Amino acid sequence: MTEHSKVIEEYLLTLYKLNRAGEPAKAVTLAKRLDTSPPTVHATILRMQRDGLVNVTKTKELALTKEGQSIAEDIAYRHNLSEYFLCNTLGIPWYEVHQHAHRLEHAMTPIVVEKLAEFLGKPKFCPHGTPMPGTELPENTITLMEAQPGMTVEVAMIGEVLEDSVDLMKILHEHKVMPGKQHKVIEKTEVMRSISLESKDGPSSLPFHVAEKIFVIEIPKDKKRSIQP
Amino acid sequence: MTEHSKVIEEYLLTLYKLNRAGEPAKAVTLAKRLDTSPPTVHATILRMQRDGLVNVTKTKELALTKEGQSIAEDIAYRHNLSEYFLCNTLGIPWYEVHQHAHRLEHAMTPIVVEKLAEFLGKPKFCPHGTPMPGTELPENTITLMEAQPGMTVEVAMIGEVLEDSVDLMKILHEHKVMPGKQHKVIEKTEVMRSISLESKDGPSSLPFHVAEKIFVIEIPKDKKRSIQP
DNA sequence: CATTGCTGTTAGTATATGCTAATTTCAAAC
DNA sequence: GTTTGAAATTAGCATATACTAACAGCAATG
Repeated sequence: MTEHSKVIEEYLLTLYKLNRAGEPAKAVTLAKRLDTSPPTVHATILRMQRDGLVNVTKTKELALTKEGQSIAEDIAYRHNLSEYFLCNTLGIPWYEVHQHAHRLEHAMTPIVVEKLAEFLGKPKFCPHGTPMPGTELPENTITLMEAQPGMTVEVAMIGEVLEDSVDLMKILHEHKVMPGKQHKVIEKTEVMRSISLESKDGPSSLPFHVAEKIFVIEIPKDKKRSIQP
Repeated sequence: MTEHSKVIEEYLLTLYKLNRAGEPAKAVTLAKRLDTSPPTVHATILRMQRDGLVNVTKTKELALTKEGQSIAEDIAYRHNLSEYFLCNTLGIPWYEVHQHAHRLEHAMTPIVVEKLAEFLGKPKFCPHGTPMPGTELPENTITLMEAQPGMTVEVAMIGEVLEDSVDLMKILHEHKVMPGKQHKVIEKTEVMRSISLESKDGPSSLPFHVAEKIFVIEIPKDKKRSIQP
């Protein structure tokens, strides 16, 4: 497992996240996510193929090799661990940690990762609720889009795509749409293309494209607010 | 103060350390310290001049500009802070932290630096005794080379040049030649080109070229072992 | 079936970082 | 003062990472 550049690590991580999110991993998607031009992505993918990190299928889908996958998981772990540290140890707000972790994730040696994990008590989720590689969300997790009006749900995870926009994250924070918090689904209006929520901290309204990226767990009526009062 | 690459940051930090150590900052020295070829160093220095980070004097000395100096101090601070964290929070041995900090120092955003410094209690020295920018060693600090036989000294700082060799650092650790520890200077033999020490943990012998890079403070007889028993 | 449009690819460049080999410069030593 | 050797520089090259402009391929759509 050779050393790879920051750029390559970014590509690997992005492919890994696309896989997780069940989105097709194509070159264009990478270009959009990484904000680079298609020719650059093309050239980089060629190098990654050469180095045995990805395979390109006949349908132009990008598939991580065993090694690519393994490295990507490692990076994801370093990222999530950094976020946990920044949030829980240093007290940086959960909606801001992503950008800082983005830098640190490429600079942690294996020993640092190991010692940091021990220090933090081997956390299983990052502050956005993303499970560390090897851990999964509960079986009954659904997206907020799938939640029906009347349901009370607990936020489990803020999709990683949303983390890129600090502004959006801050709004979610202000409305307490964050892991562990409970909200009641009021209505889904097709016209507004948004979902209204109500929590003890007040009402919120989330556009569909955001609700699609927020993962929640339904809370049975009798257990409402028992965990996160 | 624009963003600079890891490479440029390395050059700046090395120049900063050479200044501190009072060594002449020439291109060759950089080449040796950074283990790169002279032409590469040359090209890089041209870019640094272009970007207003260094000036080259008539005698080919490299002098940091205001901005270069300021960035270098910032990197040194991030480096030392990282080392302190790795050692005191994560428990990585003091003689190993340098290499890990070397990676982290380029990946810390200003907010992370600030929060980490707060968390650590704004330390003034790294685990090797190097003062953070803005702090100085005590006036009466001398090198171990300058210490006379019969003197009892307390180690204040292990020169940064020595940090590059983990093997050497480990030996220093085994002989308790580390910040805060006291040693009695037994003899300086010109033939062996080494200095013999004696501490409560046993005897040690350090070659002159190492002793030159170890900074100590003389402990008056009546105060011996009072601080670090 | 032809057109439209997205996706992928090629061509041509640019910059930062690295190298070796060869040459120049300059001060110190003979 | 000429020689010598270290230091600096130039020439020539390679790779990773970026870009724009242009073109090719192919599927969906009219």
